[in-house]
Formats: sequence, C-alpha cells, structure tokens
Amino acid sequence: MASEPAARHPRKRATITDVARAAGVAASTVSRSFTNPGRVNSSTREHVLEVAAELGYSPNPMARALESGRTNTLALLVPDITNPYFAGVIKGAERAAAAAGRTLVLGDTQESAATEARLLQRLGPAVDGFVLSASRMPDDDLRRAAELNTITLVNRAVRGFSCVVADYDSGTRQIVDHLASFGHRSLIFLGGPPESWSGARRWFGLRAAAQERDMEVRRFGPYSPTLGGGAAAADAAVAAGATAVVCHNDMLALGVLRRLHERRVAVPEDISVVGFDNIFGSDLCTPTLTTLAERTEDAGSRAIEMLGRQTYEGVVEPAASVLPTQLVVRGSTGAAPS
Amino acid sequence: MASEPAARHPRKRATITDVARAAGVAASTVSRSFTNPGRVNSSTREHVLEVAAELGYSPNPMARALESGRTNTLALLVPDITNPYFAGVIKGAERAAAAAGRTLVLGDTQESAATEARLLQRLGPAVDGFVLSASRMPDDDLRRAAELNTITLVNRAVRGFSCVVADYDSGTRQIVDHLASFGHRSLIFLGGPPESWSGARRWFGLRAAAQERDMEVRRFGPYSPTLGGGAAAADAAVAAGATAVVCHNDMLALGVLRRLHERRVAVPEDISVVGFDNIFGSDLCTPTLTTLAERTEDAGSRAIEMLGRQTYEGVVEPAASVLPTQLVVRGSTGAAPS
DNA sequence: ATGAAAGCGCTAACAG
DNA sequence: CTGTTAGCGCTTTCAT
Repeated sequence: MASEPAARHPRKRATITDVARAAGVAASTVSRSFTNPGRVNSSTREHVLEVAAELGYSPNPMARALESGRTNTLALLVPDITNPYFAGVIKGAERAAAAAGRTLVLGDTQESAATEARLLQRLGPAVDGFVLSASRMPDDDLRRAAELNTITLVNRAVRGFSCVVADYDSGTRQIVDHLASFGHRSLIFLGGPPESWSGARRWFGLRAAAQERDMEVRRFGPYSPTLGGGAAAADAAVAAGATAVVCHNDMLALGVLRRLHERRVAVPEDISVVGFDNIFGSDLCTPTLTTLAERTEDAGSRAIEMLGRQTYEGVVEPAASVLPTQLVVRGSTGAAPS
Repeated sequence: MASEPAARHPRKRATITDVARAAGVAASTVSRSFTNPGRVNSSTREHVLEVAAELGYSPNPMARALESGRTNTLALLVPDITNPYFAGVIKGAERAAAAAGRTLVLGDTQESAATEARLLQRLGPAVDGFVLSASRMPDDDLRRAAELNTITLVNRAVRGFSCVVADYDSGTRQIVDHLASFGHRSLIFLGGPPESWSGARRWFGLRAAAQERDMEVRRFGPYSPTLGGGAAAADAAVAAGATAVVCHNDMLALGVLRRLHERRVAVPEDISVVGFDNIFGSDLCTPTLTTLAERTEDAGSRAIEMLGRQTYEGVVEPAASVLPTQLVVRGSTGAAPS
C-alpha cells in the first residue's frame, strides 16, 4: 500500500491503439469488439475485452462523436435551476436520460431569452438535442434555433415542435369551480412574466372558465414570480378588495401569503389564495396553499423520450403530450366573505 | 415568409472546411481567426468571420476536444437534484462555469455510491474534471477515481483532494451556545445517513461543543434525511424526553416539526428544534426553523474555480477552502421548559 | 474473421 | 501572414 496521496495529474487514459497493441490485434478489431460484437470471433473478442478492462480502457466519446456526429448527450434548459418547480422536470429528465444510457447536460437560462439563445448556440454542436422547459424565447427565435437543432418543448406549444404541456384548460376550470363552490363571485389573477407561455395559458383558461360561470375576473401585474414579488401583488389585491386571488405560481403565492400575514389580512377568511405548481414548501406554509399540481417529473421524462425518438429513431412528426393537472385543496381557500 | 413549420431534420452544420472554401482561404486560417486572432491579418480575419457568420458556422467542440484532450466541460455530481440544499451548490457551480466559459454537466447519484461510481466512469472521458458534492463513495474508491480524473470535493475532506467545506466546528458551537443561552442542559442529535461525511462532522462538532459546556448530548438514528424521516425521529425524541433536538438537516427538521405538531407537542415551548442548511422552506413553516446556514452557492462556485485551476492552470497542490457558517435564529428554538 | 487505410473537424508544427 | 501536413481516437469501407 503506497501511502501517497491521490495522484494530482490523472494519468492518461488508454486508447484503442494501446489496447490493440497489448492484445496483439488491429485497432479495428478492438473497435468491433465493442460496437459490433457479432462480427468478431468470440474468443478474440473476449481476449480484447479482458485486455481493455486491465488497461481501464473505455472508448472516447469525443472521437466517436466526431465520426458519427452523435454525442449521445441531450441538453435540458430551464429558466432557473433553484426554482423548486423545475426540480421535478430535471429529476424526470435525468431519470429518462439515464435509462436510455444518455448523458444530460443542464443549463440555467436565468429567465433570459438572450442567455437561452447563447446556451443553445454554445451547447448546440456538442449535444444531439434540446429540451427547452418554459422557454422564454419568441416563436421565431425558436424556429430559427430549430434549423440547427432538434428541440422538444415543455410547457410551451409552437407549431412544428414536439411538446409536453400541462392541461391548463382543465386545471383552471378546477380552480374556478372550487372557488365558485365557496361562493366567490370574482377573482383576480396576479400575473407573472409576460413572456411566460404557461402564464398566458393560465390566464386565458381562468378567464374563460370564470366567464362561463359569470364570475368577474381581472388580471393584475406582471409581478416577479418570486417570494419578493408577492408583496406588491398582495397589496394590489387588497386595495382592489379581492376576495380570491389566483397567483401566477406558487412562489408568488407564498410571497402573497407572507405579505397578507404581515398586513393581518386573514387567509382564507378575508381572502382566498390559489397557486400553480404545488412546489415543495406549498404545504409547509401557514395556511397551507391550495394549488394546481402538475406532473413535472413526467413532463421531464416524456420530453426526453420524445426528443430521443426524434433524434435517434428518426421520428419526424412533432407530437404533443398533454399531462393532466389536479387541484390540491389545502388551507388557503375558503368561503367568500359575506 | 415560408409558412412551413420548423424543419424536422436540422440541417448539417457548416465545418471549418466549408468556411475556408467559401472565404477562399485555408482551413488553418479559419481556425486561427477564431482561436488566435493576433496571428492573422485583421482584414482577412474579418472576412473569414463574416463568411463564418453567414454560414452559421461555429467550431465543433468534439473535434477540438479530440485534438486537445480537453472538452471544456466540467461535471457536478450531487446525491439528489431535487433536494433544495443542492440547488444552491448547483446554481453557484453553474454561474462559475458559465463565467469561465465552460459547460457544466449535472449528475444525480441518487444517494448511491454505486450510481456515483457509474457516473464517474461514464462521464469521465467526456469531461475535464468533477466536482463531487457530498460524495457517498468510500475514501478508497475516491482515490481510485482520482487516478483517471481530476476531482474536487464539496463537504467532504479526503487527503490529497481539493475541497470546499463548511465550518461545522464553528457552526455547531454556535448552535450549542444558542441552546445553552436558553437554559438547555441537554440535546439530542437526530442523525442522517451514516455515509454522510457532513453528518459525521456535525455530530462530532456538536458533541465536542456540548461537552465543553457540560451539556448532555446523545445521538439517535440514523433517520432518512427527508420529510418522511421526521416522524420516527420526532417520536424517538419525545419518548426520550428531549428538550432540544438538532437534526441532521432541514428536511429532517421540517419532518420533525410536522410530526411534533401532529402530536401537539409545542415548539419551542416543549422542545426546541434546530436544523442544518437553511433550505428554501425553512422560513415558511410554523414555527419558522432555526438552522445553520451554509454558503452553498459559494461552495459550488469555489469548487468549480478550484477544479478549473487544477485542470486548466496546472495547479497541483490540493487546496482546502473553509466556508463560514452562520446560525439563523428563528421561531423553533426557545427557553428550555422548567 | 481480421487488418490496412481513409477520414470525421479541428489545431499545431512547419514551411514558405 | 498564410498554406500544407500530420495527427488526435475512433469507425468504417475495402481488402485479404
């Protein structure tokens, strides 16, 4: 046992030539042993594999990629890695990629279309395709990016693109029904970033469902979809005399709850609050938050699967996958004040 | 304006040869125009860059990697991507990598040493180095992995490795001082996974600090460091008549709080609860959680910087970086019951 | 069934 | 300053 600390300079990896030399065969035979086992004598193959294992050889993916144009790597871009909402998408994508023997690269676009475009550009040549989650880029830019890359969308629908989206039509109807059943006659939507496709869908769904029930519905904002954004949103809602607010997402809703608490506005007695996403934390707050849950992990894994089908299996028809949503009723909603 | 949907088959990317031909120069001149702007006539360079832009050319990183042995990509492995604790590390690493013009690959080891080893193996040839956050692998396996890879550790210290660790000695002392100032004469540590290095450090620090103050200190567990793990942990603490518990991490602490609430045990009147990590959610619960905050983003970015220094700047001396911790006092701690 | 050779896109020597 | 050449590690014809 050498008492030396770990080597500082990792030693060079063995190449296919090293293995070939050590095994007394040609490089091509080594290559075939790995990628085309049927086309090499099984005894030589075993020998080669043995030698390779001894040398700690594993094929260099870069060299492979150069030849095939395939890196076996997929990228997932999200607006904010630390937002718990995306944790589910990431987890699902991670799992699906691993299951398919693929590498997943993660990118944080920092809620910026420009950063997103830059990442697309930088990562593009190195990956086989992208999953764009809640993309902030305009449709045209997306189309342009799609000329060079295979792209699948999550919670965004653009003609010609495969996508996975949550069923906001049903979801917003559930929300409105729930509030109506509590006797609410009006609601205010506290909106998030204008670029957000899901924000728009949420608003449209809400408005449609509310109008069907002759409920009055207004939209305030945009507010920053963060805890901090909640203060302004809550103040506006209170000033407008709202009895029920539906927030762009849970982060904003949590911020609203906090602000209402500071202002001694009782939830749900004075005002009911609903969020979207069912993020971690939405059942820790007081009161716990009524929110529309999405299957984020499923969205992530489906998107990766679709992308894989397009990229590696030559499926060209863009497909759309609509994931169900469900209202999680908790403590932040209740009867409308009389 | 073609009304066609986005192209399904992304078109082939232009190569350096395409650009060279179109610009009427040699491939090497194109190459230099990008990587060695000083060594080419500025007018030719401009022309080349123009043509390159027209063709939408950008250098193929794979081909570069093949030549240099460098992919300009770093990997970050974490036990659980969805754990909010690691979100900070990821964010910091993301930022540092982006700032250095490097690509970050993220891997989820699923709290398993085996998965971690597999990822190391699979990703190894494709990346220039690894940041292992809260690695679950035994020291020897780490050393073996370090023979082929450059590795930096976060919240784990192994001789010969560069690492970034939180100052748990100071942190645990802060916790114990805080509890002592409230008149607590004993505390119970509700432990997490035995493989966790930081768990061990937390326990040792706590024990040492408590003994210095003649406080009685015991360790229970291991418990699963999750919300769900909190039930068993809380029950054990109550059964033992604890007045103060310090939990392996915030997830466990939140689970403990929930369970105590179910059992109508008042916090902090009957029992004080302290966590580690200051995750998102620890100030949303009721009562809010007193916890030891780490600079997770700093840890992530520092680790990437160190790794970069070793990988790209030939720094061989392993360095250790100790990040300060600070106790965030909130509502879950209070005077010991008489 | 196996070996030899060419070439993937790019960079680095080496001429000129 | 710029063109030519060789070669990174691997796969893939094409011979044998």
